[in-house]
Amino acid sequence: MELEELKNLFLDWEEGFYEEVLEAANFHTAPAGTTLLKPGQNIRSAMLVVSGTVKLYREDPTDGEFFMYYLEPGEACAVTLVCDFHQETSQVLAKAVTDIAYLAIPLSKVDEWLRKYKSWHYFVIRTYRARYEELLQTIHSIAFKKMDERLEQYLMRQVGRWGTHIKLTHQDIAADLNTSREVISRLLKKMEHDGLILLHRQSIEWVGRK
Amino acid sequence: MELEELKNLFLDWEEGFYEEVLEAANFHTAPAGTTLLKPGQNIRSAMLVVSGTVKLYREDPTDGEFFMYYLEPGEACAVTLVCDFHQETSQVLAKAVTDIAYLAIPLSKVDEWLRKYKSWHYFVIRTYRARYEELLQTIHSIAFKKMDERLEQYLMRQVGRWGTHIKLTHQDIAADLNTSREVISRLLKKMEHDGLILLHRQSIEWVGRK
DNA sequence: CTTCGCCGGTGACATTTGTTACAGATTAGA
DNA sequence: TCTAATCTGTAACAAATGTCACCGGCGAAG
Repeated sequence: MELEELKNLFLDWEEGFYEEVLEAANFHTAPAGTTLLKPGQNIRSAMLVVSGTVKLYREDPTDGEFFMYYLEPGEACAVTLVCDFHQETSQVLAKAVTDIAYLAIPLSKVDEWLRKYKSWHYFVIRTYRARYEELLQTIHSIAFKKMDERLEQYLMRQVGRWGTHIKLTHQDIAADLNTSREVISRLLKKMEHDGLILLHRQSIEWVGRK
Repeated sequence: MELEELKNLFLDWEEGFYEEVLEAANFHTAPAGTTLLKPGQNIRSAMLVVSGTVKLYREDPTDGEFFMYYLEPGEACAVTLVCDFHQETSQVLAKAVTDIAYLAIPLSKVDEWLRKYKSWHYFVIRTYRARYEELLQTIHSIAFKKMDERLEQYLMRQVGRWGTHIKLTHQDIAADLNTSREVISRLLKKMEHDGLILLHRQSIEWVGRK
């Protein structure tokens, strides 16, 4: 991985720190669909996303999985950043949505840098803060909103991320929102009637208010 | 506040750090029921609970409040710990359940100590980690579980915290779980039939499996 | 081309949860 | 003591969501 690339991705780190990161980190790539982190797995390194998109789920052995949020280039997985303290494992599932590239940082370095580099410290805290807020947001939706509103939010999130052409099957969406395909089909149909979207095979087109 | 008291509450901090904390922090007390943190409020100091219990809610202007978790003595509010970075406000409501005492740490100190004291640093990270996990747990319940299971979990949490005599009205519980009183009454009645609890006025007694 | 599997649409129905209405019991306070 | 407020129980009903059954369309693999 190139030094310049890293600098563009992670802004305002100290001089010299970038080099040290490249030195210590392992650069990895993985094809779309790869499972990057399994529930119960021991975490040995922190993950910084370089390119592509990663999807984070909460997993339940009996009830399937629940979509939490995406990780984009320049972001880090909060879960992997702090599992070192007590060698904890986490009930989280991470999957590559697209082909991805990432840096794996040994946990010893994560720790070392915390005290050595102020910018790294802030990066870690900011990561936690951001994920925390996203979880709060998620709780908010599930606790207060009905499925139709949640679906609309979900679609708008997709639009903001990938554009107005959403390439997802009803099945995919149902899995993310932890409901059944029929429910999603029903609600999508209603949204189509309301002129918010157009339904195509394997994809949905957003045409309503942006 | 006494030095010894502080040392018992927050273990393994550096020598001298305790004194500095006492120096910088403002000691406050508040009676049960006090609102400690309102949504949208600007946060000027971090809160360390010294005695009593604080309850954290997610608030929605239209749909009421949703119970997230408790803060106990020796714990800190993650929300207040990092609001400094961008002077953010948070959609969180904190209320004193019992009479409480707490230390308010100016945000400038929170920041300064992060680099100065390793133990403080870990304390902050651990706090975030813990709250993050609790939110995950909460999401899990709401997303996967039905109300009866959630209620049972909720009651068991209360039992673990306050003992088998739960002094809450159905109304209180309904508010925490963001549902209606009638639903809770119904489900509690069923749990009574199943021999899990005994219903009294203003309180519930846990008698089932611990 | 044909078959098979996934995708989407839809109706019927069960279950869960929310809402409304009301009644009796208990308690606090005037 | 009397009154008003709060707490609990319950029935009846409405709305949201989950489940089952089945259909036709499409595309990939043979």
